[in-house]
Amino acid sequence: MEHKTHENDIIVYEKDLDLDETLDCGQAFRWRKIRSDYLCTYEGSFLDSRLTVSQSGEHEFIFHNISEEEFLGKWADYFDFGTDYTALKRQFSEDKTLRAACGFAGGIRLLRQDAWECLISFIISQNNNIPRIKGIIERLCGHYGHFPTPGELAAETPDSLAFLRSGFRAKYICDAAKRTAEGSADLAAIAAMPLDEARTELKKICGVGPKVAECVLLYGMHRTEAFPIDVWIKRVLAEYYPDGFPEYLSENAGIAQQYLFHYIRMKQEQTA
DNA sequence: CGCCAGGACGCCC
DNA sequence: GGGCGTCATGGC
Repeated sequence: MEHKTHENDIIVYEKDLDLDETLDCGQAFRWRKIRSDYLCTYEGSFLDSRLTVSQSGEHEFIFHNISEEEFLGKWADYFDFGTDYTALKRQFSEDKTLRAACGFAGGIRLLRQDAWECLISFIISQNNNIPRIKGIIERLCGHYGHFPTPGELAAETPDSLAFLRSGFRAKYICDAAKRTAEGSADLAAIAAMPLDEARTELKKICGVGPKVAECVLLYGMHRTEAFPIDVWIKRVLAEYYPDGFPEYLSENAGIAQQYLFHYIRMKQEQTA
C-alpha cells in the first residue's frame, strides 16, 4: 500500500482491495453506498469515527477529508493495510474451491473492527438478515449520535430499547453491555487469551453462542484462526469440504471463510 | 400468505 | 451430549 496527500484527502494505491466486496460482505454493518462520480463511494463509521471513502480506480482509493495522522493512526489499521493479501491469496489458491472464490472476489479484506462494537453487532445478527441488522444498528447509533459505549448501553433496559425493534435480542444486548461496563467481560483481556479460553469467556455473555463468539474473535479481535460457521458456510463445508477444512489453512481460516461466504452467497444469487 | 435470516436458549431424553 | 421448539421482526 502506498499513499500520498492531495489537498484534504489521502490517495491510496492498493492492489488487493475492492470497496464493494469488503464493505458489503456481511462483516461490517455501518457502511452505506452513496452516489458519486467515482466507481463507488461509501460512507461509514466505527465507534464514533466517520469516514467517506471512494474507489476512484481499480487500485486507487480516496480517503476524503482526513489528515495523514488520522489515516495512518486509524483507517490504515481498520482496512488492514499492514497485511499482504497477495501472499494470503497465493496460499489460499492451493485449494481449488478457494482459488475460485478468490478469483471471483479477490478484493475482500478482513477489517480490523472494534471488539465491543462487534460484540453488540453480532448479537443483533443472530437469526436475522443483513438488511434488518443494518437497520437496527442504524437506529442504535442514531439514538446516541454514535455507537454507544458500554456505559451508555448498560443504562438501558429491554423496554427502553424497544425503539430498536430488535426483538428477543434486546435482553442480550443489555447483558453484554452490563458485563462489559462492569468488567466481568473484559474484551481487551479476552482478545489476548488462548483461543479456546477466549471462546469460553465470550460465551458467558447471555446471547453469545459459538457463532457470535467466533465472529467477535475474527472481526473484532482479528483472531484469524477463528472460523464462524453460519448456514452459508455450512453449505460450503458440506458441498466442497466433506472431509473437513484443510489443516494447512487453519492459521488464516477466518480470512478464507470470508472469501467463501461471499462466493457462495453471490453464486446462490446468480442461480436464484 | 409462508419461508427464511451471518443463532442461542431451555428443555427433553 | 445431541435433537427440537421457541424466540421478534421484517425482507422476500
